[in-house]
Amino acid sequence: MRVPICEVTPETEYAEITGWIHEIRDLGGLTFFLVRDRTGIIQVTIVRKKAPEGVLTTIREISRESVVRVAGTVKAIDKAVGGREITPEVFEVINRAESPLPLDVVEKVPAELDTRLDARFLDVRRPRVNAVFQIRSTVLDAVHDYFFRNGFINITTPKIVAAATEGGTELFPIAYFEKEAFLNQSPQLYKQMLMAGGFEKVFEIGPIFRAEEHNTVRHLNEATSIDTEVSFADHNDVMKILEDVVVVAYDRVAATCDEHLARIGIDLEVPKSPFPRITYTEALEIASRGTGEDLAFGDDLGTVAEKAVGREMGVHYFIVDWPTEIKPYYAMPYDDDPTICRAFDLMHPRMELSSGAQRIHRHDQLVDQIQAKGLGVDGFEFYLKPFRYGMPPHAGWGMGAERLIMTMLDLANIRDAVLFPRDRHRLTP
RNA sequence: GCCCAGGUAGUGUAGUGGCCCAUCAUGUCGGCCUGUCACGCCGACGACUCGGAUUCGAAUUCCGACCUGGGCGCCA
Repeated sequence: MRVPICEVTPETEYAEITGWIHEIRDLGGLTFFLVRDRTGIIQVTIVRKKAPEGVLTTIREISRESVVRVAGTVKAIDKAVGGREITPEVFEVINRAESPLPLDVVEKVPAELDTRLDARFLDVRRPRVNAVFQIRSTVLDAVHDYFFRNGFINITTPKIVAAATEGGTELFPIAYFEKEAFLNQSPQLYKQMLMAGGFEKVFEIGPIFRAEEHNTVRHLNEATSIDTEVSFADHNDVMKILEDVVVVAYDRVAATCDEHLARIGIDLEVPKSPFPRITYTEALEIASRGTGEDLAFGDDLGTVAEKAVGREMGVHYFIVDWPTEIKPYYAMPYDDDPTICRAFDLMHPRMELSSGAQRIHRHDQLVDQIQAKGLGVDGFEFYLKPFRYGMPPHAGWGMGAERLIMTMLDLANIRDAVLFPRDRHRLTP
């Protein structure tokens, strides 16, 4: 019976393990193999003079990263990793790995991101890389858990859509039988339709597609969005949910991922809620001071400005009260000052993580806003219809899961936070 | 989309006109080695993205192509 390597302790008498050959150290009469599985690494020691003939035959043909099965007695040895080692009675090569390897799993020699992504299956064998995806899994689990505990319905909405409804970013066109279709950039409109559907609290964690030709360390053409929408809520209500979600994710990782964090070398600090809130106008002032640029109301906060504000804030923070003209048509303007709206961005000092808003729920006002943005109402009928038959007030947001993980783990490149990134140039693997 | 930088053994690098039939590390293969843990030591193997041009001479300069990284815009 195979046991996970982490369950083999110095007290274990006999164990059978399977895994990959991590390292080989051949001292002549004595050979050490490090065998790695999902759970850890163990040393397998062979004394040439004492080992069974079958074992000696096997080890001659072994290569790094081959898949092996080892069974034998376990001894407590201070000098070995984890304080124990196996002396094999059985040593079987289940599947031999070719050599040379496309990259060094032991990380003696670094590999460039491009090389790593080309051989991602090998790259994720590296304990450090593996830890990132263990943590990613934990983050998404914690987020799911939060939503379920708070009465949200888990929805999935179409990724193939008929028209470019949201404006703004470019969409990927695809062939859909005899029709033209697109990959959806956001579940936004569908979340809103489900507010008209009476679901009240929904969330979706799924892919979004953006056909922008950007080439940066913080953009992907296929990303994972954590999305939510809540009826009878305003922007303040959903900002509270958003900061709770971020804190819950950090909390869970801090509580359950010690080992993975240690492998990455991160001393995780859980952000404290409530996060500070500054208005767009205040952000402009801080940015102007920090960069020397003269920013005016209505200007977008560029990367340089965003970083300057991030440096000043030093923690997660919200930017609220955005100019209506630079936010999407569905953001609700304030009644007393329609030049600003109930939209917000959640910022990490390094970059934007999320944006959201209270939405316009009145049909005629929405049509006005769509037209004010210079968009045609034509393709919007399927979206506008629900607003005529009892649409409740509602608010929501979408957060980039990769950005959350990237900033949490201080990863240099967002591609490190996805298994198989899709960017301007990469379509395989 | 605009701008900048870069492509050298399987991997990561040095080399900016002759000192380079190319450096170092890791790897692979062979040899020695009974407690390694980046094992050590000896030996070998393995590379200048492609095409054109300049030059007595090009990894090195120029042009084009292809590929890659990054910045900006925009965004999550």
